[in-house]
Amino acid sequence: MRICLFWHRRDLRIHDNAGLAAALASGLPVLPLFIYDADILTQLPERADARFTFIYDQVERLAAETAAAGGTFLARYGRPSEVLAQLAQEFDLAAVYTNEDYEPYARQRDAEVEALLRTRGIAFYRYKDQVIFAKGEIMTKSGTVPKVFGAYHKAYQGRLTDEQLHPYPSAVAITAGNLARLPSAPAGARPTLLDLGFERREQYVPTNELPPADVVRSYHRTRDTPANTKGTARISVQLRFGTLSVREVLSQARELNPKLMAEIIWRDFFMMLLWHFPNTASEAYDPRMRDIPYRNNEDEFRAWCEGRTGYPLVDAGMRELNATGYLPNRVRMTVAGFLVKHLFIDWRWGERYFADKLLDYEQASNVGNWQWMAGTGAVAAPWFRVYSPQSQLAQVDPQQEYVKRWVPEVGTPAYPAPIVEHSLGRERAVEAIRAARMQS
DNA sequence: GGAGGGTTCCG
DNA sequence: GGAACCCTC
Repeated sequence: MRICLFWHRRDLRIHDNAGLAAALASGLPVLPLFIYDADILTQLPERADARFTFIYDQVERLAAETAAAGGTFLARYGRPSEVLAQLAQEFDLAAVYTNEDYEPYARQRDAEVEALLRTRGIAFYRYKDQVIFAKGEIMTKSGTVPKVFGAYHKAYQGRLTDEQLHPYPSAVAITAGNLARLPSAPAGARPTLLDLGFERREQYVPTNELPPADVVRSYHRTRDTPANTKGTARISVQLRFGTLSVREVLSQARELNPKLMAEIIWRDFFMMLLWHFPNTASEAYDPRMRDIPYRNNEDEFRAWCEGRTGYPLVDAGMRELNATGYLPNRVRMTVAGFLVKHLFIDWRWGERYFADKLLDYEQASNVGNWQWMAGTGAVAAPWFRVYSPQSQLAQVDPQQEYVKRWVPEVGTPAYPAPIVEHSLGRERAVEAIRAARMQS
């Protein structure tokens, strides 16, 4: 039987899924697929990995929904191009459908897959799904890549239509009529978490529903009060893995809160920048900032990682991150600014640490925001601007409710003295960056 | 080519 | 107000 594959990657949902809707409308029976990517999984340091547990659970949920509709969901382990080569032997494949991904690794992976499928005469169709505007769709009036958010944001709003936010045809629901059904074993068998070499670890389990309206309305207030754990939107993990679609999230934000809407537009903006400048995943966008003589002191880096800097808001944030895989907006800025300015450590060290720890880690947004904070990016805070961890604390946690939750020994002799004095750290970084910029 | 402006600031 | 530069039009 001639069939097509739909390959889920960071779109772990059935509803409002551009590529899946196209596959279902193709007229061929659709076999949905997830590949546990060996290239990625072998790099994970821990067997008990909360992010992987989340992904695994979502894949199993998709499999259950597919089975309930009368079809089979395929899950395989391996290098994607090798898994697809194998599937091309097992099945009579007309096409592989998927949604486009803009990260450097994903682009290379997909180019490899495309080349492989071409040699076998199998079509490879990629759809825009994880953003509203991709790649070169929004440019400046002179045709250059936008590097100022305000201008991008304005053009984006001007281009946004209701149609773009409509879900992909829910009329093409999955049914036994458009799905492929396999005998349950061996082809249809899925690896378990243990088969894949992992143990369960649940840190934070998000719902797959949009947040309540009142929560969205107060987004811009709750994001500045890290002590609040209830009543925050918490949609970052869902956007990262596509258990919610960006269209439904943006539709809701457009109606209820322009500040949240702007954050979703930042996400498109950073994915657009990473697509145009893939090198910025691993080096400063600004060439003058590539040879900054960072201090890169490993003991201080470890103190930052473990929340032992002597700055309560920094330490509370890092301890929350280590314990839960989450960090509130405002505290992300504080810990990041402290690493790149006060400790004067290469932003890539911090970016790497966030990649290991954040459940909602998303490369484009993280690289973009770290470079913004370090003053190295296409879009960057003024390089001489240094956030003060004390005044941030006074602004966002004046009663020290958040700080005491994560750093109970704060204010006692057990709590360490500041690892670096604020004005010393500030001047040290500003002077070093100034010197480096003057030379080039 | 000049003017205006720039995610969330600090002291 | 400072310190200060590049993007955009």
